[in-house]
Amino acid sequence: MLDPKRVRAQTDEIAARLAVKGFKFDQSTFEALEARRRDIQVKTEQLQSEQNSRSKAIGKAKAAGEDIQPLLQAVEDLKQQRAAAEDELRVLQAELNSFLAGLPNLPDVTVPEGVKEEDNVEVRRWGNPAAFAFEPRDHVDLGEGLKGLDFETAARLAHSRFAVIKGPLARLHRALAQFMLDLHVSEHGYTEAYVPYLVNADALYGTGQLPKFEEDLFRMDGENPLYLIPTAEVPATNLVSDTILEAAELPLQLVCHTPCFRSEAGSYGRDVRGMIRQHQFDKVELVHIVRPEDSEQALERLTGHAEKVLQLLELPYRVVALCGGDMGFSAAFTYDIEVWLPGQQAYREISSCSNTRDFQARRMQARWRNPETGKPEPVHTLNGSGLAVGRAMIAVMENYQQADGSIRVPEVLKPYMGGLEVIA
RNA sequence: GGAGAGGUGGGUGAGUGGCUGAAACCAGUUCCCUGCUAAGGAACCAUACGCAUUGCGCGUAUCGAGGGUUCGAAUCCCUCCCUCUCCGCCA
Repeated sequence: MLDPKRVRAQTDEIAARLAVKGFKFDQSTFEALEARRRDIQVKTEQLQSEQNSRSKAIGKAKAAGEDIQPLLQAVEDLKQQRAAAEDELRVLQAELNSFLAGLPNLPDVTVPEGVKEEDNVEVRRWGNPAAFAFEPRDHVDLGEGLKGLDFETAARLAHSRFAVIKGPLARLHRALAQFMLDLHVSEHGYTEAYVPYLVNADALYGTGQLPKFEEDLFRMDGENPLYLIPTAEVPATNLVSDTILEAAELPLQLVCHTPCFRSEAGSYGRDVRGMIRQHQFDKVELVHIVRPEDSEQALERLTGHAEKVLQLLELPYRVVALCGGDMGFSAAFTYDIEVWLPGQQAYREISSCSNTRDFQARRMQARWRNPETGKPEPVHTLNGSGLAVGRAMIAVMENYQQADGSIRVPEVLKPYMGGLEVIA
């Protein structure tokens, strides 16, 4: 949520900034709504005030033993006016609220302009794609050859876009998650958290998935429905919702390993082969809760933590700054980390690290007490994958493959694989 | 699943229809006194929103959530959510 006061005071600037994200801010609708809201609110509060004082007068008169009948009659009409004004105000505020809740976060001034993936700006590269003496296979061929990846069975059990992983590959998958968790906890100072995989609508509103992106989620039936988390960002960030943190408690660095569930509505036909894009995948998620002045630097650190995983796995990658049109709803600035996939001869997203500034904090009422003002103010929240486990496994398979279809185990994963050197 | 108890400000905890946005205590902040690994005294100390704005300010809402009764609700009624205790079941 953008600061409503700011939207009001700097409407032109807000509209211009949102345009960078390809969002058309309906200025005239907003201004009309806002003008009406102001009128009705003032009117309503006057009526409330009037009735409050009359009610107090009635109380006093009654205590003094006076006849209150005339006073009761005089307030009758006022009561109805007040109720009508309150109803009108409630409707207007709901409208205004949903208007504001539908506005994406402002992109930072440094966000590259552009509308699609090709407009993203490469920031740096690490490592060199290996030259293979043979035609490198993709993870599907490799996995099926090793009898470790099975998409047909998964489709029989569930649906398309699911996978069954078996044997040493399943262990590799687990090893990757464990390795990432250990790295972030032991070397990067994160607090590990185990969190619910089902969350309510409030939590999803807080991080920005609702109300606009419900079709991307799996919802459980019920009067107060729960949703499967699309990312641990949702429960992990909401750990501080409706909370006022002391300055000394910040920064918080949280790491969660969870499955993630996405309906992938609207991505029919994209990445249908293999386990690049699944309805269910595991991810190790990094979340920072920081003081506002620290968030810019925190994004660099968080991104570095995710990169460290790839460096230790010796997987070539590049970091890109997302252009306005490619950025998410809640983000003010996003780095994507793309790992090299020999099977596709392309860099593919394996992590997305965003600074949402106070956008999520405002929605979820996550605040800290600023010692300088003594007042509760929104914290800044950041999140990033560190990393997507399924895609990391794909990257290991494809980059560590050998001519015979076997896969070498990366050095850092050997302890997690019981010393296994090669998956064959 | 069955039975019961309860949800009030950072914490403990009063408050069953009328200056109660809320006593008291603890924690916290500032000041005074005192001079010594301490104690005592005073003041301040919820959040959001609106209007006004040089400054002091004024108003509205909020006592788990939502409805209802009433001139007036933390207080009465209804629904829901959550927590705790006992029993059952269960990993």
